[in-house]
Amino acid sequence: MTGKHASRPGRPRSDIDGRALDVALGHLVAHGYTGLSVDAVAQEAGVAKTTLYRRWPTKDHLAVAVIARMQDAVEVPDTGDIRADLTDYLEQIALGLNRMRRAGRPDEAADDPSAGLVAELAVAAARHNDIGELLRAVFAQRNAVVLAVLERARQRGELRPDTEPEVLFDQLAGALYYRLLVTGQPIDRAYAQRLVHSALTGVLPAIEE
Amino acid sequence: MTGKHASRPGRPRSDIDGRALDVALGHLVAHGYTGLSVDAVAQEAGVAKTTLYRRWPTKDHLAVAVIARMQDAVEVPDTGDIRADLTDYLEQIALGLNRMRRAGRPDEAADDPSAGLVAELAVAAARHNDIGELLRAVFAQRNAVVLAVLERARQRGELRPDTEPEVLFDQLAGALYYRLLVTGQPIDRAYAQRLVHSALTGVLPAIEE
Amino acid sequence: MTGKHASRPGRPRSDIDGRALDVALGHLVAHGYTGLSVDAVAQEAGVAKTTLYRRWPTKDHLAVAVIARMQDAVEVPDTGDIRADLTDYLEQIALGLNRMRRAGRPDEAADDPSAGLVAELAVAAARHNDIGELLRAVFAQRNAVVLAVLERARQRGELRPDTEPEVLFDQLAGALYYRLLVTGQPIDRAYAQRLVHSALTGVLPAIEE
Amino acid sequence: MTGKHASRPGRPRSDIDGRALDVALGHLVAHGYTGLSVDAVAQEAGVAKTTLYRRWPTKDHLAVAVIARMQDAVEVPDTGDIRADLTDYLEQIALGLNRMRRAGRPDEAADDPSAGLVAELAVAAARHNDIGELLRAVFAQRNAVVLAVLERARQRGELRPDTEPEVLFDQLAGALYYRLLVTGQPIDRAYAQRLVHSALTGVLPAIEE
DNA sequence: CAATAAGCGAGACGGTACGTCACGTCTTGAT
DNA sequence: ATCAAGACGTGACGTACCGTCTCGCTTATTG
Repeated sequence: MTGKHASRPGRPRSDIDGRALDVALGHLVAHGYTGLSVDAVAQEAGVAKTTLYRRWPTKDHLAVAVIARMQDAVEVPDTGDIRADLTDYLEQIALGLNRMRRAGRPDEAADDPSAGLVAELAVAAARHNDIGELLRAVFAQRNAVVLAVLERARQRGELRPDTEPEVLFDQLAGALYYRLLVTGQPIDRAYAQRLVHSALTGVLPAIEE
Repeated sequence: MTGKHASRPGRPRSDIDGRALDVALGHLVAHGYTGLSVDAVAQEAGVAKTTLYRRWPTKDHLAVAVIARMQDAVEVPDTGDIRADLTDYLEQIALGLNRMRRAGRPDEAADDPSAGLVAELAVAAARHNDIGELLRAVFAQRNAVVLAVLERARQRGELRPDTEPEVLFDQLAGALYYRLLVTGQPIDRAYAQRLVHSALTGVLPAIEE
Repeated sequence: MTGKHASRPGRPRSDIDGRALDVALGHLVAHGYTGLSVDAVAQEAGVAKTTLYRRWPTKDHLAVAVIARMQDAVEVPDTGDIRADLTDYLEQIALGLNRMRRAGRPDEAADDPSAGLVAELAVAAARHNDIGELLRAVFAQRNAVVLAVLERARQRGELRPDTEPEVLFDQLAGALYYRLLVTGQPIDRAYAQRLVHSALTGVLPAIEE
Repeated sequence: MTGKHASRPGRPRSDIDGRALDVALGHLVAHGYTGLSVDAVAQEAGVAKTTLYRRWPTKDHLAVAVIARMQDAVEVPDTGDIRADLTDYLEQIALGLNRMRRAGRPDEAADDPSAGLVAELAVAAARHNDIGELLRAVFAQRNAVVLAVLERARQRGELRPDTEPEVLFDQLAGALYYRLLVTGQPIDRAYAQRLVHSALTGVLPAIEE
């Protein structure tokens, strides 16, 4: 019982994933989701299509894998200053989104404000239950950290006791996605600041009481 | 004032749009975006494929037309009670989104929380510039009314003078889309209320000043 | 009873044929038979498609009309020297065929030895009985003159009494078409001479008797 | 001498050609060239359209393949009696041509003297250079045998020394094609005999010298 | 001179087929 | 058991062109 897992019979899988995902990524950013063809990836990566399908049962799965790998760990700052922390965090997310926004757009449409890849991801999630579950799990995990930060801020009195961290975060993240997918307006640090300010402060007159 | 439009030469267009869009809508809700085939629509609507392509240069365009027609006029309440008005409005939007959420899901996935159609729309917008522009225009127009309502509320003192209506609205609408497309959580009246409350009131402790 | 035919009621046909045929001819020589589109001809000639179809019930009919008009009267020489006369006549035919051989070939295929138009004509004749009859009538009429010349030559002793003019002419004309359509070899005056020589003289040894 | 061909990698081609060509042949003779639809062939042969296009890049290519296969080996008799040999050979060719003459004609036009298929072949040759080359090669090869026979006849004195075999053969084969494609007259054994007689003997009076 | 009949331009429509693309499955032989 | 190679089925897409139709307008002949 030396090894971790009993070595199964037959030839072991070669280390192909890396090469394939690299090539796929290239196609994805160069020609967008539609322009990502499994045949092309196979040929360019010097890999048999069969092999690709053995690992990713679907083009969608492959694409998701590519993007998942692309998702570098976003650090959640927790300095005690909730306003600054949120702003920083949102800016990081915005950076990632903006990167995908530019993918697959022809040069002439370089300023195209839409965001194909993110939407394709949602589509893939809708097409395959497993992808949906996977993505939701990923997001849940990622968000859990932020929600914890918010919760701590609430407990130490930085946020009102009746604050619902989840709703608050929906407002913040949602605004980013809304701009990305629907209105197409820019999402940058300046916007993140305004957003955080509005969400934290609220918009009711101070003369409330 | 002889007439609004001089009758143009050539055979007038027959009233095909309605029938075609009806059929297309049926397919969309029954089998989802992928299951919408131009050939099938043509055949079922008793229309030549050529004719369809004469009006909608692409399957994407057809689908957008279907959904655009589906978008019944959402009324924007303006009673003077901004909290109630916003809640009502958001609920209406949520209703529309939920309707699309159920479209094209196989029965086994009836409870699938994802929302293919909306995402497909975003994808279509990313694929064809004209669709993107169209959609953004539609949304801009629809939102303009709400923004006006918010602006009035601000001017009559219901909202703080430094309120940015646009940001505020991003938070509200964005949250809905975020739940629909990303987290898959439900969007109903109860959520709309919590959302409006959080956004209006903010989350900072009242003892602030 | 003044005119040849009682003038019919309704607007008389305008003089469109010329323009239409001109345009069609242009397309035919420029892009070949397939490249001849009725829509294009209509538009370019500033004529309604309906009008075209009123005169030529089919694209085939139109094309035949074009080529028929192209067929300038070939004169049949009858000097008494049957060998020279035949050679001259064949050369004229060869000229016409060569002209059609070049039609619709892209430049790179300028030396393409095939002859689309002539074949298309035969195809059209096969598709529509009326075209077939028309073409055969035209050819019959044209050939009648040559056959008469041959017959006269036979009667005045220039050809053997048992000569069958029709068979003889088949050999001559047939050879040209065979080269044009099948082998693709050139047809020029030199060939016409060799051909006539062979057909007239025969190939059996003179020591025959 | 390990083997004629190293077994190439990949799934070997299934034996589809036969079935496809059979079906295509059926359509061709039943409904003519226009009535030959790739979709129909695919469906009837139980073959994917894609697969057909993988082998025959064009409907034209498919049709040519059908006819090429149909071209059963024509034997060239070489008994030493050039007159009889030629007659027999021409009759064989005539048989093949007559078979194609009947293809694709509606019953009412059963006696239609035209010959669509042959012409379509010529058209296909004009449309695609590769088909043209192929066909010319086929014909060249087939004719080479006859030309050799003629040459031998010349050398052994059955034909005059100055005989040009090629020109002679043009006259014979050409006459058949001419009748088939242009005049529409019958081509049978009787005609072959008259043809050969005329071509061999010539038509000049014997009193020539 | 009005009624009628046909010609015409413009363009929408139905229909049929073509050729293409990409996905995902399969069948080989070789490692 | 995996891999490379590549053929195959499937389904749809978008295109092209033909020939028919439906308008409104124009130009002739006829009563």
